[in-house]
Amino acid sequence: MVQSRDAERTRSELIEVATEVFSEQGYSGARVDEIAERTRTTKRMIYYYFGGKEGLFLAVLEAAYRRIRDLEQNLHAGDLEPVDAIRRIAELTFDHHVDHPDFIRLVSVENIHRGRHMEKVESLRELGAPAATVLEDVLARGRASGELRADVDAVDVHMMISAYCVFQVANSATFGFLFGRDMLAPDVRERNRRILGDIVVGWLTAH
Amino acid sequence: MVQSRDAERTRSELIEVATEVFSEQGYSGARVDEIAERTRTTKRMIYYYFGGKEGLFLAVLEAAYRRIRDLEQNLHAGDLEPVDAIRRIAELTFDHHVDHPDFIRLVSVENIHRGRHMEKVESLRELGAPAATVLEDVLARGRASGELRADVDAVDVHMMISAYCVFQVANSATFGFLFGRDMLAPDVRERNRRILGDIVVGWLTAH
DNA sequence: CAATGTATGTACCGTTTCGTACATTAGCGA
DNA sequence: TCGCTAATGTACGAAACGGTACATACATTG
Repeated sequence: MVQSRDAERTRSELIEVATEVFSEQGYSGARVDEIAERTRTTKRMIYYYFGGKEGLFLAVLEAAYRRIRDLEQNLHAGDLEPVDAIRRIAELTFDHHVDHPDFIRLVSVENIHRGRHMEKVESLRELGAPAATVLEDVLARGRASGELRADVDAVDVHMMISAYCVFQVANSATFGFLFGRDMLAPDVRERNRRILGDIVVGWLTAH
Repeated sequence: MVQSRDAERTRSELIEVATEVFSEQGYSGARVDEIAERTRTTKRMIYYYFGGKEGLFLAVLEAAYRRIRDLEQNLHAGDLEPVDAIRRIAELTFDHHVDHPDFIRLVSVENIHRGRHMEKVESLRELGAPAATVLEDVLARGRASGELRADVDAVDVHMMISAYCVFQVANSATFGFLFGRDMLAPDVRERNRRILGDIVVGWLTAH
């Protein structure tokens, strides 16, 4: 293979392809040879840059979470009324999840392994904070005005939203099989998006 | 090993242990040798009874879903008022999920593989029906009395409840790591159980 | 333009892992 | 009790798989 050298491109291409393969096959199911074959480089580079299969997976996890965090920080719902802000956060989170199925599936894989890998990645600590603080602000304003209930915190709300959104992607195969509803179909997706907004608003405004 | 022969016990012990191992390690991560070692029989029996690793996984899936369905049919919330019935269904589903983490993790594993295995198990078709019909009944009564909103169906409600419950178990590792909240701790669990009820009731009664 | 370290390619090794051939034993019916 | 079949155990093979030794080419710098 006659091609100019580009360390950064080799690295990022490996991570990109590995993200796909790990999210398609799981950690153990992913094959180092397959990942290498799908890139324009060779297996050797995986060991050169990442030390091995696990190191590559760690790098994949880190890259995925970093992308997520960057997007989360662009939520800025500070200029909306609390109720509208809540709905908007829910809907953006929803879009975000269904637009990044690889990431969600990666999280599933990591959970199968009980988070054993992510514990090793220092940069992933305290990554949850941003998402929580945005919600905390909105909840505080809503409580002050009496529009939102006071007996739940930001983590409660975030968990609920995450649960609904993650489910759309992570469990579409089994749920679709059992209930004959394809959650990836555009119309269903649009409907579920609105439903999520209704759920969160209905929940938080009921008191 | 000098022990009396018992085909049924061998079979069921293999399925029991395989359920654990597959849910702990995923499909590819599970080792047939490890499964065999954890039982009182040998690897040979996996091939004798199930034909191979995949056949064993299929049997595990089938057994797990059958157990679930049996439990679901004992919901009988027919004698409660619609709003109370909804809350009760949500709470029982919640208990059910957190009490059977192996099953939930197995479902995650199967979703990683896009439901490829469960499609091969004939007996898993039309297994979603029971859960849906119970909800349909309650929703119909609630709509008639005007207590419950009319723009959602049983599958919508079931999806929401499932999403929240599955998340408790399937994503506890990553969520706990990122937000420092251990969803398996008894007090958190009890709190989330109540919150789920609030969410569903708040949602369905808001209109 | 030489020299040096980074980056890459090739071929191979040792182990793991699924699967199987073959032997053997327990129990049931005749 | 004898034989036959279902059930079980043992040992091993072939391929897959993660990883590495070694050779080499590129590019940057002095």
